[in-house]
Amino acid sequence: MQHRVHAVVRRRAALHTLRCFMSLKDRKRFEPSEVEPRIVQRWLDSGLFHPDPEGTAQENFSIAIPPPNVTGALHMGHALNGSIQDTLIRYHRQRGRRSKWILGTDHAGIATQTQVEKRLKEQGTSREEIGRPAFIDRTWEWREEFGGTIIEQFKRLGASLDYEEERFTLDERYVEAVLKVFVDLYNKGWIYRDNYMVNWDPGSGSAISDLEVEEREAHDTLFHIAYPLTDGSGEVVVATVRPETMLADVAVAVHPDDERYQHLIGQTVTLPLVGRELPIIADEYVKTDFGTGCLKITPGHDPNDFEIGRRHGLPELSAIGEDGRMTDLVPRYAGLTVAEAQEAVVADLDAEHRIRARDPYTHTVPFSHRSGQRIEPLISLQWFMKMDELAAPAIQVVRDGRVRIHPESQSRRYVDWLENIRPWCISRQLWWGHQIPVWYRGDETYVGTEPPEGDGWTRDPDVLDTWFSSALWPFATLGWPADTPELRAFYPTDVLSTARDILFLWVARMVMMGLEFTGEVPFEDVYVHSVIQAPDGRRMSKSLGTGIDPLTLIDGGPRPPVFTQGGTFPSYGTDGVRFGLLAMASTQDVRFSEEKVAQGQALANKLFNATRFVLLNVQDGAAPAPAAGPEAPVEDRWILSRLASAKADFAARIDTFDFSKAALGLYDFVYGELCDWYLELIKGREFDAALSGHLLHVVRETLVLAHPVIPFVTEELWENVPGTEGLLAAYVEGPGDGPGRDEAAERDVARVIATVQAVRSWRDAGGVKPGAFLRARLDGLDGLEPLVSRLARLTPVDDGAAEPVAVIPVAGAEVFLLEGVDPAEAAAKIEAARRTLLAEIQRADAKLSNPGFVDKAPAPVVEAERAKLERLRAELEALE
RNA sequence: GGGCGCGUAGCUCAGUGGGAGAGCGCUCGCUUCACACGCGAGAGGUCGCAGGUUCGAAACCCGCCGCGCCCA
Repeated sequence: MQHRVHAVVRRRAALHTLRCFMSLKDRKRFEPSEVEPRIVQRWLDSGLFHPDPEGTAQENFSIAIPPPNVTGALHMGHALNGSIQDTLIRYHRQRGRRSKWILGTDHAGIATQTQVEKRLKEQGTSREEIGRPAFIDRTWEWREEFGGTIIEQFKRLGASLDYEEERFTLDERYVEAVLKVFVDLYNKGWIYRDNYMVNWDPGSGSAISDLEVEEREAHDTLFHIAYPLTDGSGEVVVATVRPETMLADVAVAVHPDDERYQHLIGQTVTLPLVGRELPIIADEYVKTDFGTGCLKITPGHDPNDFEIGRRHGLPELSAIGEDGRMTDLVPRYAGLTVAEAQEAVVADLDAEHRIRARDPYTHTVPFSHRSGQRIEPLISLQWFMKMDELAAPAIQVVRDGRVRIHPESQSRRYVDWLENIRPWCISRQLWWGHQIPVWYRGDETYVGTEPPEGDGWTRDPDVLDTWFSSALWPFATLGWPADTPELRAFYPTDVLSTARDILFLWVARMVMMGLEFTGEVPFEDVYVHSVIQAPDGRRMSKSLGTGIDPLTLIDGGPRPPVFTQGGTFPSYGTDGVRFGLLAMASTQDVRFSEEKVAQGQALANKLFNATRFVLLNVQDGAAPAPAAGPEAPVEDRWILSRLASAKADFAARIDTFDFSKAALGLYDFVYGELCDWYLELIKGREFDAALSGHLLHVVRETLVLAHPVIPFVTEELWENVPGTEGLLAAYVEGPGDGPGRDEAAERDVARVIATVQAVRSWRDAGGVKPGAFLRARLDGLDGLEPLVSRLARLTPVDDGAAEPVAVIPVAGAEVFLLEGVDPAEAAAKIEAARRTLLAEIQRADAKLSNPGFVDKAPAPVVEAERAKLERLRAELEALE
């Protein structure tokens, strides 16, 4: 396999080189749009992204992508998480680990069904009209039409996903896994059917789980309603924002310690409009300072009342049905919508003079995360999953570090949530999804992965919560429950990268299911990445119009309205966007920064040109070979040392999921060391065989280093660097490649840099033309004079008698400028420098004469301070 | 109501006990033989406010002000 792949790659590469190499010298800029499509194609053709299922999960590296909604489109979150995961995958592939990034999409029950229903409505029909089988067909068609979009977009991102094995949560084998899990948990008694309070979403006509509910602020009227005591001795006043639910009231509750009402406990009131007699009960839940301190109890339509009702054994009545209309509990209101009923109830109460007050009231109420409609809490017959037994081991694996959550702070949220977990409502009144494998016939119930024998059975019409199937993602995608080679090679996976908002919804559930069904944690590291907000600090969202399309950043196009400056994005290219997003990655939310994307684009272009410079100058036939040994030029040893340092830093940052520093560190190396200094330092040298080989080596290593972050430009350049073979994406680093740090070279070149910067500053202050060479005497540079004089544009002279116009003391050396600076100007600058030095000396002196500091500060700190003082004094002396 | 986090240069963010940093923006200079998406030199900050701990605080502790998120 490996052989075949390489052969194919080599053939293509050869063809490609012919086409492109000639033109590289004329390409002053890296043009992503021209380069990216063919590079993606080469990667895909190579088969590199589809590793054979060999070896063990310990040796291999794998990540399961959080499955995007099948009909979704790439948004900023996908692009960020895609960049993160691809960087990890490419990095570990370079380390020689067989790496698989598992690809697939989610059927996304409610979201997809809603879209298809919307289309049906446009066509003048509905799902009810065409029936369930036809609706399912239409939804599959919809998936055929739009399902490929996001996959293609991931390709554009350079994501090295295994496109050859694309999974879907409704694939036949995946469905088998889902049904098996349901049946197994049912047989364990952990899945059960019950009448229970659920979050009813009128928008989707289905129950939804607690996690799919969001609280929003609402402005309502708080009605104070008088309920007369049955014995006629008075009344109690209850406060409610939902007077229509009073029709299902079963009690009035007061706090047991509330002295105002203690005498009433045990008495009854008569429910207005209905005439039912309601007991007055005592419950600690009631807040004495809210409203009148009397609470109407409606177990059928309020979660808290439901709990109170169960505590007190109260009946559960339903005034509102699943259709969002009033039931015939009170026939007068039957069939009205909730809003109509509220109006009617209030009018009727008014007629009876029962309303004592109306106050404006602002509070938070539940809304459906999916449909955006206000949740109607009601009691419904649903399937639930018991979570306690599943949660305990999932807490344990995080506590004992078998699953590590990054950043650490998120572990606590995870544990807290699992410790307080409640039963999970898993049935949904939808058609698109995994239909619950339960059949009924009369009083009989059958649960199984295959339909029951015999006639007269009807299947439960509900489907499972989408997250039920997602919870199996890391192993069901690899063929579980069958014992497949894929499962053996890639499960458990290594990293799960995701945003904070689905830590409970998805991550915790995968851990629970993974432990229960495979006996192993589904991944070892969970990276919880930042959420990128719009530039104005608001959430990025389509409905707010604050979204930014990653592809518009890549290709260029009009800036969305959140950018107040308007105009258009330039084409930043995929490398720029990937770099920018990684640079924005953090442990907390960040605002989108176009500057970071631009920085990435600049880096790609810089690397392109640096490589071009090298290729334009090296000897023909040169092959990469580092200049080794102490006799090699100091700058050559220096760049190898800096390269080793950059590699070590990059590795450490990837290993600790610090993507921002990994990316920015790369930038600093390429700009701040390779280009600003090293390439400038060698410009005066002859490009002989040794230097050519060395340069090719440095370029090659830099491309390897940068590849996981900016894969396109590095792949493009790799192909043009002599001595490279095959794809950079397939390149595996040998163990301990290259030399390590060289302290002496680092020290020497640091002196060169400091000296050059000091001289440049003087030149600039003196108004010297940048191109002009100034005569100067250099002292104490220990053989580094040629490097300094070239970069600082000095002509060294040996004339000890010449009177300098300025003396620049720096880094233990002195530069005597013999011309170029006006003596008055020089005097002023020297005076300024003197003052700065004196101030610093004073500071250090004060510190060292403070007994507290000398006695209590650690010895190395005191020592460093002494050395500093000495250095400063020497510089001052040189100045005078 | 409970919890978590944030406030550092004009903007976006690093910096978690020992001389305030980066990118962008800004100023000045430069067609220096890879790159003007470039190069060089600069300006710019009582590190939200007020106490405390310490020889020493942007960092640690307490309080306040402002902002965000999660849970109930």
